[in-house]
Amino acid sequence: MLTKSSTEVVRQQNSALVLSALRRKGSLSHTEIAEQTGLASATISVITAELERSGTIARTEQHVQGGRGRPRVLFAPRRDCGYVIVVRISSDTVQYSLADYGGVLLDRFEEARSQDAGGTAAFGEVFVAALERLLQRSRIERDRVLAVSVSSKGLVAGDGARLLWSPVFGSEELDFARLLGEDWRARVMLSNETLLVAQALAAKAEEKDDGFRGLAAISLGHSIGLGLARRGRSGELDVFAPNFGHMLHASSAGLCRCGSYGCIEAAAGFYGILRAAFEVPSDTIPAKFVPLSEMDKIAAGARQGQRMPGYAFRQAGIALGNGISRMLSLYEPMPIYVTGQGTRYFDLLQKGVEEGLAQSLQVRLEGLPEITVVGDEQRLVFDGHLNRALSAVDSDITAAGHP
Amino acid sequence: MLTKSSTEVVRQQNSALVLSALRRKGSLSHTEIAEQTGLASATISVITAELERSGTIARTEQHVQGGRGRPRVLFAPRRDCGYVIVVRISSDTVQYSLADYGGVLLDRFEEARSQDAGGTAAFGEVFVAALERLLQRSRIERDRVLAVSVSSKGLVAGDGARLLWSPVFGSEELDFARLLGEDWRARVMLSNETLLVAQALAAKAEEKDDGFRGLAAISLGHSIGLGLARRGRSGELDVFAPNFGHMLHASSAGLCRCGSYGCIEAAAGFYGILRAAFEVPSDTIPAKFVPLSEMDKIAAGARQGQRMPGYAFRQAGIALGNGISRMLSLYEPMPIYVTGQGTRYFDLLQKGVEEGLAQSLQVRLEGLPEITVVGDEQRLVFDGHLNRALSAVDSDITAAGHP
DNA sequence: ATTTATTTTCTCGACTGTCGAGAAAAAAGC
DNA sequence: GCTTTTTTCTCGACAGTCGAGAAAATAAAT
Repeated sequence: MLTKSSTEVVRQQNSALVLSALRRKGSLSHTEIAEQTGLASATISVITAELERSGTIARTEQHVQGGRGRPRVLFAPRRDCGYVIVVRISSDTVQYSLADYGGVLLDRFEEARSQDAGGTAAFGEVFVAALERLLQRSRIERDRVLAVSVSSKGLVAGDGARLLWSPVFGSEELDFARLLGEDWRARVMLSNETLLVAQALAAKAEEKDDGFRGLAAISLGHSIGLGLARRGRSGELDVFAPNFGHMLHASSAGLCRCGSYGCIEAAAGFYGILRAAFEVPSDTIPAKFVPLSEMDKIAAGARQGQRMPGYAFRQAGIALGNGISRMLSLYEPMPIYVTGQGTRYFDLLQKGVEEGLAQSLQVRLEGLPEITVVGDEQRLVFDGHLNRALSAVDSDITAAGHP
Repeated sequence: MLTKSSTEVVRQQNSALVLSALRRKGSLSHTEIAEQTGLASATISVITAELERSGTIARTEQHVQGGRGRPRVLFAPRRDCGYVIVVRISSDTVQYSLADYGGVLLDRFEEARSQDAGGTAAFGEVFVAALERLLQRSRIERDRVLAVSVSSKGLVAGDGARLLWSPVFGSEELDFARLLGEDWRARVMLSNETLLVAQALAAKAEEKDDGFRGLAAISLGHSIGLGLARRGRSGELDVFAPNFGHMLHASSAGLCRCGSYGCIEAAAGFYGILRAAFEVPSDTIPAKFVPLSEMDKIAAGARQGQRMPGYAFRQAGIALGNGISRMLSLYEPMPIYVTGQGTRYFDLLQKGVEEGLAQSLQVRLEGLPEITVVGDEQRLVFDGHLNRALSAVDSDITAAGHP
């Protein structure tokens, strides 16, 4: 269904365009903005004046360069325009970060998650208390927080606020929008962790490659995550995280901690590899937690040519390869980026992955997808958070207009 | 990447809005257009005047109703504004249809496809000749054809003009845009057949259901097709056809006619069912063609309780169910519509389908998807063709503006 | 036959937006 | 101080939408 357009929509769109250019490049002069956006100089004047008036951007006179003519004045997002809170929930800790509108990290602390402390209700209280603490530590009023961006592994509902299933809370649903309730005017965003990796990688790829079409990020670890970023036909970036880890691989993969049989994760997650390496019956309830040192031992064995460890990694690779091939069948071909703790075993997985991929027509037609291992997942996740949160805030600002 | 907007874009968008409302409802008065689109009356006047001037729509004075006031004048697309050609390539015949801009069928004929007549080059000539014949029969000039919409089973490239793989031509690539070349000003569109079914069903669903999010159409037959229609975040309908039939199911499914092992089709396509029912080794080269009567016999056997026919259909059902579960894992939950010749055996497939679906976390969380069998696939395909071709033509018209 | 009521369409002026061209500003070189 | 150069700002033109009210066209009432 098409929707009505109007001159206001035009203004919104072009304001957003200016703001996002400023965000990407940090700061730009009048003429640079015109170049970047393709808008006429006169239009830039109007839009920057408006954004300046509303306190969103500020001009920083800076004539350092020895050029002739009138010195440029640079526009940049006003860092004190507002703040965003980033929360990363991982299996053992929760990390709370505060950043300003310019994307600069102001404060950060972590809280250990006590494994047993009762379900979502208890967590809700801890969560809200931690946010308050973050505010107090930096003496920031609650209403100056424009977005709270939360990430977890697991399955996020389409509305982007409800956690449907996660390794941490199981299928106990957790609604972050309701957690904060009416007291916070901040917009609440919940994202799958690997989605954020895809977001960060896609943002970088878009910078340098004009023909960017899409990419997939796969996170290997205790659980398996997938994030997809694709450029839609309108040119807009669409990022999402399907339920890849618990997509059906083959029932031979055994019992998964989600309760189903045969998930990809049951073969390629750490506990799946562990189970296969030690020849534990595949319907055994999976280990809650596998220390990395344990995995390292199995990997060492595999690298020394031991049979079962090698087999376990190969089976894991095949599960991944099959899953990727299915994913590529259902989307277009795209490059794959692999991240997460599991990448340290990628040498052991790779053969299986390629074997698993080679089985499908898609790969035979298009060739093997390009697979790249990228490190520093934590950094990517945080970048993705900021990326997503700040651009959401930007679009809120431009949508608000002059009320 | 956002893109610059302007007042012209606004006009384009709103013109397209008016045109699409007219297309959906057939004909509307000035006030009805205003209601439908939400645009102001004054705007309607300008836009309709413009479209009328360019010969796209015409007013049909009609004051049949006994109302008081000034009688309404109805606007409708001018049927002689242009023409579209629809070509349906199936395994044994090719159907050529001519329709006018109002979507009314003007002429149609079929040509048998001789199975052996040399590859794509020969077909290209036959194809172009048939189009010319269609024009001559109705005495229409070539330049009055605004779109040629072609459909086939198989895998279509993202640009919408190249056939990458098809049951008919194998992996010999067929570029329809180049086939027609410079002589035709018509826009050439190639679509997967099941994509068109999804398009037609989605168009209907959007009419009646405001909350429409998406649907999947699955076509069962000699080959297995999938079409997906989803409403994007901008509200625009996105329709596409992933390579579902040749997505990896399980290597136990045996050799597929695409040359890979373990495709869904190798288990759930007619030849797969046949092979399983007759206990033919699963690496046998699949039968080129399975007469429907043969399938009917196997089905009759299965309904009478014979072991292997029943097993064959159940395995086919599981392959479908697993495939659907994987598809739902990678997209959101959505209703499934099943069509094609194979639906006559759906009673035999259903149990397997449900079994195959039940294995995944996604289904356990969201419940079984709604599965509906719909008949008259040919009609749906043709509707989808018109739908797609005419709205493409509409957007060409509004994009052209007044050059 | 004329007037009135009713409904629909058309038109006018106001408002908002973008654009191109040229004026104005601000610094460096002479 | 004057010129040159570069950047920013401003002005008028143009395109689009909107609301209100005028105009048109018919049925009903007088």
